[in-house]
Formats: sequence, C-alpha cells, structure tokens
Amino acid sequence: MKYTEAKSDLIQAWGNLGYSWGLNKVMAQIHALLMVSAKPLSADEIMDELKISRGNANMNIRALLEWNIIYRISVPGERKEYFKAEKDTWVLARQVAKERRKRELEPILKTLKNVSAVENDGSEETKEFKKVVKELKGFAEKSDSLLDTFIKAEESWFWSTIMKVFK
Amino acid sequence: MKYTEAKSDLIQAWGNLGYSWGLNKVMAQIHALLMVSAKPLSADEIMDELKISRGNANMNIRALLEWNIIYRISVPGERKEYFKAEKDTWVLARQVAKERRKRELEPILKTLKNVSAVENDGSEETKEFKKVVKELKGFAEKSDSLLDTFIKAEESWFWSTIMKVFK
DNA sequence: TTAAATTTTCAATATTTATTGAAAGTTTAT
DNA sequence: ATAAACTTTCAATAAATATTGAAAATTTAA
Repeated sequence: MKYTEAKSDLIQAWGNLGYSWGLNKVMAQIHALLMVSAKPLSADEIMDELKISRGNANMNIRALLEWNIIYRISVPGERKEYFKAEKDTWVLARQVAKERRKRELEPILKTLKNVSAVENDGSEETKEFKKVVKELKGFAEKSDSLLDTFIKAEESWFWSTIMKVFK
Repeated sequence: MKYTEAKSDLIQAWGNLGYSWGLNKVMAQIHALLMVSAKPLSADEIMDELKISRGNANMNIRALLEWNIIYRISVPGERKEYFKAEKDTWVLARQVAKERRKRELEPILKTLKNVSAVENDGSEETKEFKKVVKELKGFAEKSDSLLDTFIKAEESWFWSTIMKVFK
C-alpha cells in the first residue's frame, strides 16, 4: 500500500472514530493529520491537505486547542503558528474523557439531583419515577468515579498495574 | 418539584446523554420515557407524550429494538404492541458498549490493520507514519479488550468485585 | 374472504449543523 | 506610523440529518 493512500485512509477512519468521541469530523481529521505528521503543520498546510477553507481550519484548530489535544508551536524566526498533536494515546484518551465528563456527565448529574426532589403524591407513577431516578443516579455517580479514576490513572500504582494487563 | 416537570426534565437530559452515546435525540428520549414509565407504552402513547409523528416513533422504536435496549411486549387480548425499556443501567451500558464496539472500534481496527502494510520507502514520513499507526493499533486493541472485559464483566468474579469498589 | 386495526415505508420537507470566503482584526518588522 | 503577514469572525450558503404524514403493507378478528 502506498503512503498517500494509507495516510488518507487513516485520516478518514480516525475522523469517524473521533466523531463518535464527540469531536466533529474535521476536528478529528485535523487531529489525525497532525498525529501522523512528522513535523508540526501550519494552518495553510492543514487547509491544503484536507481541502478545507481557512475559516473552517481556524475554528477546528481552536476547538482542538480547547480540548487540549493539540498544541501551538512557534518556530523561531517564523511568523506563522504551527500545530502538533498529542501523540500519546493514553494522554489523549484521558483528555477526551475529561472533556466529555465535563460536557456530558456533569449536566445529567445536575438534572438527576434536581428531579430527585419530585414531590411524592403517592401515585404509582411517582413511585416508579423516584425508583428509576435513584437507579440512574447511582449509575451516573459510579460512571463518574470510574472516569475520574481513569483520568487520574497515571498517578495510581494500582490502576496503572491493572492497565498493563491489557497490553 | 412537580412530577410532569421532573419527567420532562429527565427526558430532556437523558436525551442529551443518549445523544452523546451515539443514539439520536428522539431515540434517547423514547428510551427515557420508557425508563420512567411504570407500564409498557404503545407507539401511540409515545407519539403523544413526545409530540412526534407516527413515522418518527416507528423508526426510532425499531432502532432501539435493534440496539436491544427496549423490548416488545404483547398484552393478551390487545392488538397493539407495547414497549418497555431495559431498566438495569449496567445491562444498558453493556448493551451500548457492545453496539459501539461493533460500530466504531471494529472499523478502525480494520483500517489500522490495512494501513500497517504501507510500504517503507525509507522516508521520514513513512517512518513516522508506521510508528504512529503502531501506537494507535496498540491503543485500539487495548480499548477493545477493556470493552470486551466490561461487556463480559458480569460473568467475571474479578471484575464484578472491582466494580463494586465504585458503589 | 373482508375489512378494520395496526405497522411500515419513503418522498417531500424542515431543521440542524458544517463550511465557505471575504472583510475585519491583530501582530510584527521596518 | 505603515504595511505586509497572518489570524479571527461571521453572515451567507451548502450539506447532512431528522421529521412528517399519507399511502402501502401487514396482521388479525370475525
């Protein structure tokens, strides 16, 4: 298989995976491109490789910076900014987990806490509702601590040992 | 807080979470509605509660059935079909993990395997590419076995014990 | 059978989300 | 200061996705 074909296949596939991780397609593609690139790339190079507009490139680069999964690089003597990806997949996964926890889990935990306070009118509906909310809350809290553990796994001897089982 | 308000808040919030799990909004809302409902509901009741069309209801119910997170219920003497949700959150999470593994992880593993076969022309690009692909492959495989372990966790003494730590 | 009840399909339409590109803004070298 | 290099913004537009609803298909009771 030729390099250029392999590269575009990988960018495509990583784009799809990233999409299902909550990034958008172009964000994920830019990330993939920076992943496989030996050198940091400028916005122009990214636009060129992925055939996207300047505005699109700019917005998605910014989003990736916000997610902390790519970094801004300054080359001395050069005016342009360059970007490189976080290439350590575990750091990457941790970073994504952190963002998603903030964006997804925190809101549902808040809602579950709110709706727990539903007034018990003695009806079967209310009874069932309370039961389900309690179950969901337990689940969300467990997910939250699992995620938290994962995010902090690097620092934990126990978990980093467990993780090694999966080599 | 009133029951009807709590219910619609929960459906809304669960809809958002489900969306980020790879379901679509209405799918997730139907699931939420069936979660909190004490009795199985018919398509008409779902249409009515969520204010969606028959076609929409039908399609999303079918999708939920495909994901195996709601069940078809027949009431003797009734012509209509009823639906109820899987209410055990761990079964639910496992089912979702299973689907996503199939839909997301399997394709990227396939691509990574393919692009590994890129021909080494000795250039720096190719060298870096091969390195990154190897790293990604290792990561994807580990994720795969983690997921697999999670999916099968119920049967495993070791993991069900570990899980209990998160109560 | 027939026909009423129910479910499914799908072309048309509406809604949401992503993308463009040119203008405005910012930074830096001289 | 000026202007070139570069980045950001955002209204307009395009593309993707979701939704409707009426017609077709299917199921069931009598």
